[in-house]
Amino acid sequence: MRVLKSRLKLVIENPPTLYDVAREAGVSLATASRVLNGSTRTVNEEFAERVHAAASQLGYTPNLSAQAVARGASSNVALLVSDIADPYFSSIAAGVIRAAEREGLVVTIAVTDRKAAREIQLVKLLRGQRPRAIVLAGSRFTDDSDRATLVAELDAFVGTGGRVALIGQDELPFDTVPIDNSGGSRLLAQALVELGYRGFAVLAGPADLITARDRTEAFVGALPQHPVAVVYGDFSRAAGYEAMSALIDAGLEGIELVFAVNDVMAVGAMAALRDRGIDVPGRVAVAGYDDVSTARDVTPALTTVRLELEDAGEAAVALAIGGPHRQLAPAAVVLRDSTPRLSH
Amino acid sequence: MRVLKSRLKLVIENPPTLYDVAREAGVSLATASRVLNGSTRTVNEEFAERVHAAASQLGYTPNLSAQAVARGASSNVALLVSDIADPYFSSIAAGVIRAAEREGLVVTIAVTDRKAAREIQLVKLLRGQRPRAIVLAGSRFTDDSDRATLVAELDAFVGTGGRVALIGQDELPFDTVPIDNSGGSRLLAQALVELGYRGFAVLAGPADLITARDRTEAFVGALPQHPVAVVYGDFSRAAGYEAMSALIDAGLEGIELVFAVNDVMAVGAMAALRDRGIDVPGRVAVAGYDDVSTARDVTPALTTVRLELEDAGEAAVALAIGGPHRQLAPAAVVLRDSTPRLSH
DNA sequence: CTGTTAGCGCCTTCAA
DNA sequence: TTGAAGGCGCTAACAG
Repeated sequence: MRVLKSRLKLVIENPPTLYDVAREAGVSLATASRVLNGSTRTVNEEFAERVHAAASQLGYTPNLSAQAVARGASSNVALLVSDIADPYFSSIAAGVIRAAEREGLVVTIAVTDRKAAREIQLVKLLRGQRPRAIVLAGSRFTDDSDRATLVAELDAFVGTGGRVALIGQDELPFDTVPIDNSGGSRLLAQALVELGYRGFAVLAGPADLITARDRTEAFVGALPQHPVAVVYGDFSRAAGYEAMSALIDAGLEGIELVFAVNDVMAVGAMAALRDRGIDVPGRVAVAGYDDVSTARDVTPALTTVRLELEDAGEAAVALAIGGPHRQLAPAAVVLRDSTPRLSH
Repeated sequence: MRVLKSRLKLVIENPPTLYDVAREAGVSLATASRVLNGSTRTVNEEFAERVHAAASQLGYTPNLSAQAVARGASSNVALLVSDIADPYFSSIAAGVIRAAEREGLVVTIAVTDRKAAREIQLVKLLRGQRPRAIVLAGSRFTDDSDRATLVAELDAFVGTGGRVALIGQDELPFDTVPIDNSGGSRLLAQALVELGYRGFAVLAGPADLITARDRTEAFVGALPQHPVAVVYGDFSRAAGYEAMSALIDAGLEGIELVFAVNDVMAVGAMAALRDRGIDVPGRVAVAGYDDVSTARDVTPALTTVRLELEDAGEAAVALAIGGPHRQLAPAAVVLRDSTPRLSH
């Protein structure tokens, strides 16, 4: 660590400016600008060559900030996620980045840590970049005290020509790439009933996240004649482990299947069950949501609901600034070994 | 999808400028600048209040680009990763973002897709942001034809006051947060020999990635008196699956343990073994590298080498622009169920 | 097709 | 302490 390399080039000088390359090439600033960054290229070939030569000789890179001020529009898009290390968000980020790069845009990522206040603070900050678009990928919150502030901030952004795209629940007055939380949960519940399951528990995640709430409510709502225990907690693997442990301590009576509202929690729950020596799916079955990559690699492979997260990320930037994107596949139940058919 | 919400505020106007708030507050531009963004605040309290009031009333957000041009320095750091959806890189990104936010900086992320040319292209592009630092997290390449170009680009950046930090192999003339690929592989090999393993295969990943090469060579080098089969491929789960399949097709004779040079591949290999009905660790043991979260959730739990990737990300920005960071823990072998002690 | 010249939004001497 | 004014690097009319 701390390998502070000593470099020869001790003297640091300012980066070459357009003016420098213009002078070097013996042309005017405007001409240099035109050949290097201008749109309609109507420049003498020889001049153009000289400018290019000078530019590469000087190692010139256009100052994007200066371009942004002059043009009145920057070339980046801002992405807010709850937690970039979470596969749900890193998949979305991959999609956003791919689509943005395709449009020649650069992506700035900030992490909200699932805090409404932090989210607001960050859009305020990122607004300063005058990005072409702001994409909010995190879940909305059930507590809407901060909602108005966020909307106001976003409205101001839109009012000055910015574009906003949300990924998730369509409940803010901005373009949204919907993530189907309710429908998928309902389908999952139906599929599980069809498989013979009758007693359920839900690891519901944080009560203040709409994503979690929607999945929980839709699941429970689709099972009107079945008992469903609900345990709240965090959205993480550790929380899934804890919630499952609590459930085990409470006895597990009547529970044939545990639905964790995301795969990360489901994996934590499976670990808890394993540590307690409880057989999955022999004693209890487990299901998750999202279909993250790990879902098919755990044993038994995890039944879940597939979401096309990368596509959602791409769609968000397409929605905000145009460009191609695939039609979003609907949420689909993926039945795997963690929920075998039950023969009562 | 494509929920194009119609908003009331049809007229889009330009964002309020510092000049606007100054006028609104009845003070000069300079004064407004001082109270809002200036360093040494030596401003009449009443003026200050008026400015703040005007700013929030107008919804003013300082134009970061303009600040950057005027100040000659921006407030962001650029991060290049191979693939943001890969847990190795999303962990690093989490660390980089955390550290950067702590310093009031914003992180721009670009994806190189493990292409040397793309990497160069991206640093060239991102240099245009005049970021405070550029962090390169992807592996270096064995083919050094592009190396000089990259170094030149980075050198130019440093020559103009930029900071560069690499994460990975310390083989470019810039500050580097080392990732211990060789040492960990060696420790792993020793631990495995100690457990009784005698015949090995390595899923070596891409031949042109130094990270992959170092892990492979160190592992092989630590086992001078043992046969080691090496299979090259990609760095992905799918590639791990394929490479393992090839190995199975080839017979698997004499192979007691398969070392995949990263966990993602190892997980793919385990899937291949499972699909072929080959028992792990009964018939072959498996080990990986990185200790991604999934490693402990597969069955059997995967033996691997732990790297503190988030810490590495934080350390990189600390190295580049200062700030606190934890001492990096050395690579550590984590023995799990996929490599039980062998009783020949 | 080329060059001149205002700006873009902000910071920062420099006087007052 | 405050304001006026020049400048940061670049773009985009506007003449030539």
